[in-house]
Amino acid sequence: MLRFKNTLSGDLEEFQPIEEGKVRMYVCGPTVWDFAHIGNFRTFTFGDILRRYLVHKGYEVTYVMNLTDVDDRIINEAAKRNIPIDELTAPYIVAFNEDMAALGNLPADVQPRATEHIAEMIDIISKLLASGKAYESEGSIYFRIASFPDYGKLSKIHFDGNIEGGSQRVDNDKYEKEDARDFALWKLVEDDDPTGWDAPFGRGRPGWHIECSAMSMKYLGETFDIHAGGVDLKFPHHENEIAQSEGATGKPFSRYWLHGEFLKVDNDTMSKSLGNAHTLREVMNQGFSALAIRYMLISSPYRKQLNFTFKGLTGAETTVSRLRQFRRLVSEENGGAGSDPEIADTVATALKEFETAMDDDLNTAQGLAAIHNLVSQINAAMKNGSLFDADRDLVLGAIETFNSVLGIFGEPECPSILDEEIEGLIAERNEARARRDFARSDEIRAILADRGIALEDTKDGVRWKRL
RNA sequence: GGCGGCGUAGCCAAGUGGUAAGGCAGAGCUCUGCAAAAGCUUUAUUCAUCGGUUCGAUUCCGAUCGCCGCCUCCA
Repeated sequence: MLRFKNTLSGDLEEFQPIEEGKVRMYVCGPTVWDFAHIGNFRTFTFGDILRRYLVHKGYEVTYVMNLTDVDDRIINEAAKRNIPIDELTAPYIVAFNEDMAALGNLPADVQPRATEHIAEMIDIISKLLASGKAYESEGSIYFRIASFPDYGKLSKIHFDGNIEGGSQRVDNDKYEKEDARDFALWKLVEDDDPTGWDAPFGRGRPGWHIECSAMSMKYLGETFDIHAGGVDLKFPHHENEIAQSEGATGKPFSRYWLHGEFLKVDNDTMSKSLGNAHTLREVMNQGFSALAIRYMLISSPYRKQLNFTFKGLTGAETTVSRLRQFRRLVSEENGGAGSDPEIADTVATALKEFETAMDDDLNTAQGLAAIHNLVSQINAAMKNGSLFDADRDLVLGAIETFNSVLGIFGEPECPSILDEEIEGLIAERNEARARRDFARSDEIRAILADRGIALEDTKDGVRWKRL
């Protein structure tokens, strides 16, 4: 029984899709301007794992992740360079998708872009205007929060009519609003401004929040199952999405809201000014594998802040390679016919523990512990003798299950065939060892190491692996 | 100022009203020509501090200290 901590209710709730067997989910994607940093990817990776787990549970999932490309910075920069927005954002979209693929995140079913959904945004704004839930002021259009009594239900921010009571709350808006809480749906630009879009209510640019309402409802329906994103989006972005969407349709927007926590770096704030907001690319350029980064990002549940350290990442690298080695060792087992009920039991227990952990609001930390326990027990079993074929297949099946959800074993290694020269060197080394010529033996091992082939002498002969 | 979260071994990190998962690093051992790999064993009488509730708290309550986030563009 899958349960989520639903931000909306604040409770751990059993997941019930609107439509039997189907899940429609939306994850707030990146602003395609500059490279996303590693903290961004934690949210996206958990979005991917949520989707994979739902598929594992047998749901048919529609997964939408938007690309924000109408941000003011983007529009202004494109105008400054006098190039179309698409030309400015294209390299970043490519980079983002490359990063996601490198991390093992499966592509979204739909990856809509804000610039391609201006008409849908205009449509929602028109509805809100027609029903009096939005109003025009000095040419711009604002959402009338007074028309939406539930405002604040997601972020639990309660406005008591004194929004400016806080020391930091400053109304920077240069336009006239009826209420400080009201937010822009459409921002007026001059009639001849090339950076705007024409709308029945005047030429302008969409407000920040309207794009997600337009795109999510277009692809998933007016009410859908899951809406996820980083915690920073909870307020005001998601709060405003709810207000404008439910205001326009009169129907509930998303059933479940999941918010991914941020990263800390060395227990400090991650920020550009501190220089520790590493992009995925930077970290990978330091020689860390995407798989290890993925492992590290999910080593703590999504709802908890994770302290990112390079020391920890180095450890993740070791862990991930041990997992890969484990899969390889198991797949090479050849125990023949028969079965050991204890192995079957061990595997069943691990699968059950994994499922229980993931059912508990995607507790990946505990899910990983279940995997490690299986690894230890099967390693011990292999040490004491080989696995029967049937048992080996059970273990491989479990690995496949874990990997289909978490993706931390990576792609299976190709059963690559060594070229003859390498085979020859290994044979020569075996001969050298047989006559106890260890100088030559070590020399050959060094030669192969240079070529990225590591040799391991085992009781059953020489085993090699690529470094 | 308002709201929320966190503080668990050298590091990362789960978790629970009944006596601390898992990973990394470290140590010893097995194996080995040496390595590597793998395995076994080992590493928190203790969960920020101080009070309270309780038969019993790391787990609940209160206070204190420290850290992080949101309230403003931001995943």
